[in-house]
Amino acid sequence: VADGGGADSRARGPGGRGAGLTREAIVATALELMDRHGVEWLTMRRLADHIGVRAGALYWHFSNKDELCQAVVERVANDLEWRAVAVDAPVRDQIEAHVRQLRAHWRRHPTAVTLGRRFPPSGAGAFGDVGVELLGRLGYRGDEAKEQWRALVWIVLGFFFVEDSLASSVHHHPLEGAPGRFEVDVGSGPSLLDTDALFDRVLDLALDGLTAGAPRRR
Amino acid sequence: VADGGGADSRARGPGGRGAGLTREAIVATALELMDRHGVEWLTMRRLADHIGVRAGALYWHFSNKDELCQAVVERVANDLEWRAVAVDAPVRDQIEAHVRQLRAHWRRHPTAVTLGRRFPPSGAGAFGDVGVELLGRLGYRGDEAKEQWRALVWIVLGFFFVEDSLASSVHHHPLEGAPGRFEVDVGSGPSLLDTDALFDRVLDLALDGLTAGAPRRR
DNA sequence: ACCTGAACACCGTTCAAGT
DNA sequence: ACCTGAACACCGTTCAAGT
Repeated sequence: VADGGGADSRARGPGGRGAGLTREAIVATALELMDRHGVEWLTMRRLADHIGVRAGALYWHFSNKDELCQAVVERVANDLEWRAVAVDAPVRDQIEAHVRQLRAHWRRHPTAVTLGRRFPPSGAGAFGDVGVELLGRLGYRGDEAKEQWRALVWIVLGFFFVEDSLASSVHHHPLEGAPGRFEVDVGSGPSLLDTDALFDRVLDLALDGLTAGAPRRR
Repeated sequence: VADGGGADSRARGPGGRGAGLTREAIVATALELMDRHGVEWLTMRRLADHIGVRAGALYWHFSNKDELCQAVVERVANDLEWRAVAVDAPVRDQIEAHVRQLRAHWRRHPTAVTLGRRFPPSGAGAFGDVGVELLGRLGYRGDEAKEQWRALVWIVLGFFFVEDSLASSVHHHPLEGAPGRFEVDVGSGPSLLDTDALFDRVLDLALDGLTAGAPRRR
């Protein structure tokens, strides 16, 4: 999309065209900076600084900051890829594996979780279809499968939100070098919290509930 | 706490003491305004305006906005009261009733949910003790009961967070006169979302999981 | 002790003016 | 078409100065 050769596409001096700014480049930088420093840290001026441009320039590509944030979420959502799980495995394990891939993906981009609260990605699309289909194999049919899938998604999404809130919480301090581990100081002295173990527990609870409540098993 | 008679304790003219401002009064007004207009709407200047004072005055009572917000959350958390549920009812129903009271309370103060993400209330205290005890009657013992209760709380709290995020979401529009109902425009045309029904579903899932996974029944 | 008035650094956003 | 420079209204916060 640059105008000429393959030269460095930034900071080509004041005025006129030539910075070679694109929506994709802006989104990529924004995502990178937010994943590193947190969502609140990023301002339009700081983003512009890191790109080598003035803040006003961003407003030619995005009509406002919200639109930019939405594009960031959309980008991460579109990057979601998942492997189909072994079809011969027990259905419960397949659902579990399916959901775990969702968690793994959002974990790589905590930014998207934070922003996703205000700007939910539009396309749950194909990923959701697989989920609904898996629930169908558990015995749920039609709308019932869709609703149960939605409930499961809310549980998982809710877990992400709670986990995400710990990062900015006053009482929780992340342990360095140990992602998913927090020190909690509340009431009777500091204690430890392992969100990975807790996620296992929550997921088990939900899956136990799904299998227990299923109309029939196959 | 006012200095003299029972006269109106605000806007007593410029300079000096006499506004009769207290931490409690500030917190109360802040909570009321946030519940009405949303958390983001409230600024220190707007809050001061509604009290009849200049923004700087607030900083004598609170060292910054975060401290004020924390006090708001703490206040709502302390207001949480719950009725003990009938002891002769099935344990599952007791747990359900217990959790529902939590939901009802936070629903009255959406502000606390929003703020609670950054400033988790310190005392889950007595309410949590009852929960753990109920899980004990389901067959979980000791630490296992605590961990399972924590998982359940994360599910419920997570639900609140997701629900809360819908209010500020771009794709969801609350239906007037029907709290808990949203119109969702995503993909294939607008659809409806009833969060109360969805909460029932999520809670059922979790409780089914809890009873299914319990070591023994009594 | 408690509050005002005026400032400071910062924010998102706009827009004429440049090339 | 694409970007700069300078402004606007707003924010949280500080602090000397008043009473």
